[in-house]
Amino acid sequence: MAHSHNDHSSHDHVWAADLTRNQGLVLAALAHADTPLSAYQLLDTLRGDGLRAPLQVYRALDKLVERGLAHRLESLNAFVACADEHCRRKGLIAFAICNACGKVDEFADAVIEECLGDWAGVKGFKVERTTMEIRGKCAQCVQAV
Amino acid sequence: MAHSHNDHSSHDHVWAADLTRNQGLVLAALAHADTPLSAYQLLDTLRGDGLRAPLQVYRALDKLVERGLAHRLESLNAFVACADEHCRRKGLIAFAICNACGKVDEFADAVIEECLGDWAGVKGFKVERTTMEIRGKCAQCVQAV
DNA sequence: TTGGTCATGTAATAACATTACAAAAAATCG
DNA sequence: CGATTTTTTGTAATGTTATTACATGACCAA
Repeated sequence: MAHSHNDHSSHDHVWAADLTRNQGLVLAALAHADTPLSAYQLLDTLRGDGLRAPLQVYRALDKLVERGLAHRLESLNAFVACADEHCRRKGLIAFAICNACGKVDEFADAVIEECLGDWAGVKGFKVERTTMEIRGKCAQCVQAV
Repeated sequence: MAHSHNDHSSHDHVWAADLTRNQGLVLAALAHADTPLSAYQLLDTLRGDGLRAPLQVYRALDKLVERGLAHRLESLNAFVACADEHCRRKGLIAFAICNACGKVDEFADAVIEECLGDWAGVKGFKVERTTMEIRGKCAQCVQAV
């Protein structure tokens, strides 16, 4: 079934190639949204496309996150499409999440990553992945008061 | 280990004073554990002390976290007692969580905090709270292979 | 074509968290 | 003290997030 995500992202050709149907549907839904979506919100969104069970969504999300095409926001139990154009971001990624409008700003900071590396080196801790989420108000919402 | 969660003996008088019964029970259970506990694990632990419903635990946890006596680990949906002796840690707190043994090391890093402040300043983002969790293997578990 | 691997479908259940309502305990204040 | 207000507690029901178990289909390679 042709799902129509062609209109909202220049990413399409990047992933259209080797994503499975369900993965494509989920990533398209995430890319289309302007705030993070929970697995169940994704499921509701995609019922019209034939998805019926949570597991179908979770499985797709697992793969997408594994490949760095989507990210999980632990403090929200929700997911976003990767904001990086090439979906090849390496290293630590941080998220600034606006509590008012829900929008998320994804960024990387080499200095923070270095601090973390230093700490891990000293402690002998082997880092596998890092979650960094800032909650607060974005500039727009701060002003909107 | 910089801060040990097991050594709660010296904490007892600190909080005994103005915690409610349920708050005291929950904090004691957390301080006693050497890994994070979920709300339902706490509930099971404390059934013998009269707790019967999840809400009793969640309410206590809310207050404890609010006061900085406990922390929520978002990536685990679990809680730990604050490792700081004076339970008055200010600013950004990071957690290194061992995926093998489950132990958590709590630390603060001024440089990271500064980076974050800089980023927020530039972006006009008003930070309310920050979650930083490193998942990996602690020195002990790395060696134990 | 057989066997392996990967994606899928479906149902059931587990794990985590909140809402709504009522009653008891404690603090405040006339 | 007694009346009022706030805080804490208890209980039930429900909502939300995530996984386990098992069966099927699709694909590719030996």
